[in-house]
Amino acid sequence: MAASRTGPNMTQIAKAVGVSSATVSNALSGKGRVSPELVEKIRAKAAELGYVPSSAGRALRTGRSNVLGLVLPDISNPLFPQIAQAMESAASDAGYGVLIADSRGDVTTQTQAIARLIERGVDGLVVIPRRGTRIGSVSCPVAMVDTPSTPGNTVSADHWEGGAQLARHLLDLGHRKFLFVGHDRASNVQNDRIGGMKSALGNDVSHETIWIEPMLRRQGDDASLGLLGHVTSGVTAIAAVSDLHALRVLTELQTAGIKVPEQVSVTGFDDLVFAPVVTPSLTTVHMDMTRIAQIAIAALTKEIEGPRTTTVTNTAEIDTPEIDHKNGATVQQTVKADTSKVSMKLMVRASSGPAASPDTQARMEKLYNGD
Amino acid sequence: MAASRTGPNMTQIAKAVGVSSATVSNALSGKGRVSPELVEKIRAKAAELGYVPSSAGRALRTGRSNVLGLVLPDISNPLFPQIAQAMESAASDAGYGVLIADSRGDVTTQTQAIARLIERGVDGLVVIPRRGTRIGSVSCPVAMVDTPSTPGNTVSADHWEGGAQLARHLLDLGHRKFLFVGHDRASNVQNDRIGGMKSALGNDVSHETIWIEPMLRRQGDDASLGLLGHVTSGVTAIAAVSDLHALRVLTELQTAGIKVPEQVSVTGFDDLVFAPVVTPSLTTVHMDMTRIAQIAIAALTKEIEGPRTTTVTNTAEIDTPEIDHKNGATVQQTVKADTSKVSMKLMVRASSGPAASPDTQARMEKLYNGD
DNA sequence: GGACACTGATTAAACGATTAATCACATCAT
DNA sequence: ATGATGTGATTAATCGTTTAATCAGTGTCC
Repeated sequence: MAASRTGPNMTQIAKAVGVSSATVSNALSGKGRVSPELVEKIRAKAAELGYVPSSAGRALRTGRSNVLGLVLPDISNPLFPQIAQAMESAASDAGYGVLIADSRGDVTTQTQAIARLIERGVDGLVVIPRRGTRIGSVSCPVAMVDTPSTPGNTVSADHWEGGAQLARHLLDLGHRKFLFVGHDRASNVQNDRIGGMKSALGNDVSHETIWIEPMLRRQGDDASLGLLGHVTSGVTAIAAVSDLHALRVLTELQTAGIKVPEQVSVTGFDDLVFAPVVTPSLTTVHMDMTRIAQIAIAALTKEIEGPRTTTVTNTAEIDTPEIDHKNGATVQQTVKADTSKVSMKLMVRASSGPAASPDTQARMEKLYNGD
Repeated sequence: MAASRTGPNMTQIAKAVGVSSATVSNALSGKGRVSPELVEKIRAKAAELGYVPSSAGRALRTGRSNVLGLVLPDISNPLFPQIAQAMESAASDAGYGVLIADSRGDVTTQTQAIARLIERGVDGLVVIPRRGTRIGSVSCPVAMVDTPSTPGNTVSADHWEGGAQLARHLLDLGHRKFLFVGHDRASNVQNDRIGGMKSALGNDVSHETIWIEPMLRRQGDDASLGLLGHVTSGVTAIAAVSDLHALRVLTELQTAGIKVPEQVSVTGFDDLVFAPVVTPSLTTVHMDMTRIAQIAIAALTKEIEGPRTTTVTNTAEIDTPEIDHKNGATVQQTVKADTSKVSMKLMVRASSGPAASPDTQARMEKLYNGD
């Protein structure tokens, strides 16, 4: 009835070599005291028999599964591939597997998903929370990845600073009239990005923000964003809060016959897979997911393997200052302190260019009005 | 040292209620013979103590982890979110968790990834193989998801038929000169899609195929596909093998000032997240991932839970006809037979329209030549 | 009244790896 | 020669769950 009748276990190796199973365990783990020759002999026999250690046996004994849970608000999010890949890679390097769970937007589903992962015996959780969700205390370490402005956050990209970078780039190109395109007013990430952009603008710069989600709700998914109006009224830079929306902007402008970037510059965020392949290729801001994942996983493994209490730990505790006894030196440090914000990288591509001169704009305006 | 000092175990519940741990097990699983009142009492006590069964203990005893592995050729593939979401959902419904592994393109990495999953004790694997890879026999059931033309394939979308649907749609719109845009000659999926499209064309229809990957390799990532030339030579329908490439085509045409769909129709495959939001929204072919995932998972769980031999099973065996003893009737059936091809759904949107008349085309040609 | 069936519970043995405790034995200093 | 020290191995318990085997009762039927 048991499925894994396949491989041999330590006892069988022990019998084959003529030692006790404890010696086999010590030899393979390199922990106890075993003579070098025996270690070699046992290794050889294990390889010969095709021994695969039973993770269940080990987990039962050690109390650790070496598996982390990854909770996502919506797996179908286009950013998810990057996240999952980076997390899987970082976890794998640290010797952990990754169990995924989709919280499908819902907060209750998110709670259920977490519960399921806990039941599966994960050693820790990486949670990319549904906007603004606070995770109740759970029985294992949790790393949250969201925005620096989320309370209890462990690590995230510095969306604000990324926005500022992007805005400075556009300012340098001479743009003085901006249109920001957001999706959803409630998103922390989007507010950070737009906030960062605004923070970099001077007094001589005008800007306006539109939100897509309410427009779609009213007018249907294929609603026009009415960008033509903004362009004719002098906007020369349209900065969307995600590449997906930037793409929408770009194609809507192109269909309307507006040249990008000659007449209007368009930018996005996230450096999604299509950003480099569209024409013109999309200027955007890249998240260093690899780094974020490494930090999140490192925080988690530290908590898991560390000498800390074994009782209930909750999110907040991750950000708590703690003592590092490495090298005998006692150093005050916070997991959050030097790591929580990962800077973003501006990717300048073809969709952003010098602002059209007022002359050109006036001419264009006339052209369109006469059309 | 053990991490999960958290919850109580069956023995503690047993002691609290005053019965043996076996009775607790029976009561909670509903398997043995326990009086209804006792069941109720035990349930209550378990809930009161916040009992969470130890998956490690159970796995060790039963030999099953209730976890499946999902092996992907490249997590960063834009289709991945759909796949992962569907698989996670289907697995979750069947009581399984999903452990992900990225084979990062490489075939050796793929083998390693599979080995790692096996070591983690997965009960089965869903493999979306690196193009044309054959999986060596492994110690657990495997479901392959690729194309029907891949040997050992368990389930997949009917790419061929999807291509045929799309081609018929374009034929109905009057198109007679096609350009197919593929990425990689070696891809089974792409060959099936293009093959399906070609199969639907009559003798009066001309077609040509270009492959992107070699062009990029020679000319860099931002290479132009030279679509303008094809259009001026009379092509009215450009069918790309994926939405990602369709997007490239679409934006390149738009930048060149060619109207879509008035002058040229553009189509893709996969119904990626951006397909509906670009202007014009993209006509494409949708894969029913939910269905595919359900079938793959069902095949796997059947194999895992079924009364079959517990020894080494390999891919091929999944397609082997087997006897189903349900209801006493003996039915010949193959997991593959009635399920392996899931039909695709044509999504007609704005990027495909009636073919420009020969007149229009001639006029356009003159226009461009004179430009 | 004794054989029998049935019910509701318990006992105890796995599953496979880890590890503290112990042991046999050799080496060495006193 | 004897105790101290160290090395390389073994013993046995443990993690928490499942389950075959067993057992103590309670009716039932002839």
